[in-house]
Amino acid sequence: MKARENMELHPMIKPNLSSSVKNYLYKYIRSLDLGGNTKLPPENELSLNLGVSRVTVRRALDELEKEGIVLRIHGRGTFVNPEALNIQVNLMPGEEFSRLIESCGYKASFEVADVRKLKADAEIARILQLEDEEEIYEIEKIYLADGHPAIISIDRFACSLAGDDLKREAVEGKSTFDILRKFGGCFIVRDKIRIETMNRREMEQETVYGRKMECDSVLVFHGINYNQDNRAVIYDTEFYDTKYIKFSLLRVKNVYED
Amino acid sequence: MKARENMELHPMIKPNLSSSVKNYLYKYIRSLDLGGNTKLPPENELSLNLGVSRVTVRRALDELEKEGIVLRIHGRGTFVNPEALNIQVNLMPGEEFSRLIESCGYKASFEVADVRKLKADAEIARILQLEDEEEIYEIEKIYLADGHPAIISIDRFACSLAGDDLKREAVEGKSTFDILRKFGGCFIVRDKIRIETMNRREMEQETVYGRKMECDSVLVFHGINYNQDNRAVIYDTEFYDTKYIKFSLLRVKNVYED
DNA sequence: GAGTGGTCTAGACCACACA
DNA sequence: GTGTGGTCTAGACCACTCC
Repeated sequence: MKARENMELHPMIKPNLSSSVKNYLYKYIRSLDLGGNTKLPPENELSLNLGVSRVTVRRALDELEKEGIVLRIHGRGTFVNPEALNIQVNLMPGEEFSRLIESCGYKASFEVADVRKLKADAEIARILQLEDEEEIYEIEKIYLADGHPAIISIDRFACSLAGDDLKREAVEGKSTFDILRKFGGCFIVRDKIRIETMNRREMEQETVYGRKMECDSVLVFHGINYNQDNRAVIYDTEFYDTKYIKFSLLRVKNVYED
Repeated sequence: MKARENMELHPMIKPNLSSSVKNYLYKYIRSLDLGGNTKLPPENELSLNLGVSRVTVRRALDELEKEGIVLRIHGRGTFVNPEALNIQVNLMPGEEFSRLIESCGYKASFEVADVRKLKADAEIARILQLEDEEEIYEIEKIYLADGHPAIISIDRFACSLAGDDLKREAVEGKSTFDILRKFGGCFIVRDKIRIETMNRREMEQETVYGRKMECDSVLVFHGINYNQDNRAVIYDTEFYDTKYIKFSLLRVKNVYED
């Protein structure tokens, strides 16, 4: 743990007022949670007390509602959602794998299984919009939950983004996001994933360390990651053992029938 | 196809202005799409032309952005996302299974595999907050894509919600949502799903018609469905063959670092 | 009728891109 | 500097719930 040594400058996203209100409310909710009284103050009161407009309070509450933290009932009020605490991992945000494992209640660690440099095949060249024969890095990592293999990830990106001399040591400490942010000056703002399942045999064909997994079927995400300029910069594949990684998702059905 | 016969009254959700604007923009985008010019008019212009405030235009664009239909770049403009057309099935909305299969490019059909009435076990009673020994319906359906088994669903809900005389015929035509809306007067506004995978053997233990599936590993959603009063009314399990059902998900990373 | 959330507006100012 | 999206405000009116 070499914290604070080599403190890096990296692009920050500056928060806005409604995020601050959201954070404030989130902490407020966590503070009162055991009391049993799950009703929040009315929007007008929050607006007055916090010194922001009601619209801003509402935007914060909109977010909390979408995340399932609160429920709003027209004419009655805004309530803390008792279910929200049972959520283990929300699928949406695209979180770091280590944090994800910890959210599931395990101690996280990882190994870099493999760092290879190779020519992009046709499919990857198409997805990442590379020149023919352009070289890419392929980084395979395995993430452990209390020592059990829980996630295998394979990240693929153009060598031109991170320099030609990427060393295994540089990969050990950081996530691929960090590497691209530091060396390539670009950072990921959105991704698009495709979901499928594989059985053990299929997984072992696609990974180096697949045979370490304990499970017989895995959840697979194929992800294309876009940077701030809407360019596809990483193509990754993630294998999850759902015995350890329990994704949850709160979905609000909005059925406006035109 | 007995359309229009027995037209039913069911609760409607009335649209708001921003949904209308959203629909309008959605159609507008689809109309121009092949032109190659992917820039939308500026927000002020839309606001003037449509006769609504800029805030309302922005709310519509917010939604379209979250769905991945458009991209907005500060200082430059709003653009149609060329990727959006490749999306096959968005995971979020919780769509009807038949429509979901059609979105993947197949002809959809389904069979009711089984309608059984039984006493809730401890886990289901807890989830649905039922009395001890209360009876539930369990409806198993299998959905076919071009004749191939693609989804198996098992819906479980209290008999008290739909009357004690639910017949197999009543189930044939309608979704469980429709049944509860018609008989129970309640309808589903949100759900919470947990995601896991199973191999063939595990699936066959949990389903009647599992052995019809062609795949060796399945994607499984366990869902708790809540009605407008925040009561859990359906507990369902859904098995997907990801060879046929290709879920996609666009995720926007919002990393406000407090 | 009082309280509360849901929607919409008009206007202001800021931040970023591009010439 | 001009054009564009990003944020915030104050105020209005409506719809629903509960007394």
